[in-house]
Amino acid sequence: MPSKPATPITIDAVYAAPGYLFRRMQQIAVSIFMEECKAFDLTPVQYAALIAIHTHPGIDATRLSAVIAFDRSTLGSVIERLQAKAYVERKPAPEDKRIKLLYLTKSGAAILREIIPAVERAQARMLEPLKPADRKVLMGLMTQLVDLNNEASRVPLRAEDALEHLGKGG
Amino acid sequence: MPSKPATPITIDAVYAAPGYLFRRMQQIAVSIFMEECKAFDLTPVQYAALIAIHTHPGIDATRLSAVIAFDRSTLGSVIERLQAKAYVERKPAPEDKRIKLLYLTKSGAAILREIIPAVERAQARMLEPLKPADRKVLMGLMTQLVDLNNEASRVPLRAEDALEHLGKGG
DNA sequence: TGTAGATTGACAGCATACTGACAATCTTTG
DNA sequence: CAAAGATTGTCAGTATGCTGTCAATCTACA
Repeated sequence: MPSKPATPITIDAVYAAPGYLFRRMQQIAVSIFMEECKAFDLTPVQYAALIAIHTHPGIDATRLSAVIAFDRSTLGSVIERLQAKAYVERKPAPEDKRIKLLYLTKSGAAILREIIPAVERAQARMLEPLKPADRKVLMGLMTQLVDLNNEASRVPLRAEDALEHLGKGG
Repeated sequence: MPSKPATPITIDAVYAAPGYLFRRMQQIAVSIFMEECKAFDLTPVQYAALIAIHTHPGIDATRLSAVIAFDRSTLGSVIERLQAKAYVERKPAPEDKRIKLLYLTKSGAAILREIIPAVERAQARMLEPLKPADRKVLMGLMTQLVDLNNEASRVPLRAEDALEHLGKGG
């Protein structure tokens, strides 16, 4: 009497696997975001970076990567592109020659204000096929799961506590 | 009396957004997969491709991309890497000179058998932090959502019906 | 003080993902 | 049969994401 039936090597097993569903949903989410925001030429990641810099002006790249759970290596090129679009400025930190501080430019702050409605539409569209009650349940479980699995990724989210030494914490 | 409060431009709004949660969870899922399967040097995507080829021997690249909802452009390099590892063979189709048919090699079939337990462990670990009942609810909602949003991505999933003309369908 | 260790940003290299284009080839239709 | 149109695989280009390395710099400790 086998306690676990052997998984058949079938594509249907893949369709039901959590990893597959998460990958697929991410794909769909990015696609919807890009569609709603195509007038702004901003990717989801660039948007998150702008928001984070807006929330924490003068943050450095390493801390930014912790705040949006984003790989430090990749973040360099993301910032470069935001800089090329003149949405972000980098200033050397006076007390630490290694660090470059990040600030939104005026057009960076402006595009952030303008893109918000499109982002809202995108976020709403992702969940639209579900009944309102189910949307809440799904978001609740996803929030839990992401939080409880935080340490499993290379770049765990370190939201506020990563910024304490900046002296901005409320 | 405003019907919708304006969303504040804050990083906390990002943390609660579906798009962010899906991206984050995907990151975590890949990380867990790679950790459990590091002995096998296979990525999640390469694994899915192997399974699909196993299920549909003699499939071509375009149909494969439909079966795993995977971009056709990207798939080329994925297959190349699987070929380099000698897990996959490509044979020209006799009746259509454009098409190259895909088959698993013996070592491809072998690694598939061997990696299954590691993949199962990975899939289980992704949901482990949740209570068993919640896991079912989450998977149910994700399955629904991915299915109902199928057309929203560039490469909608076309599982079996994409393969009818191959004469393998049940 | 001096140096070992940590941090920061940059880079090289690999692997998804997407857009758009292209030649070769097949199919449809006049 | 010939031309128009569709399909297939491939490529160039851009943008995440990851591992690992490195020099410059800062910190902590002997």
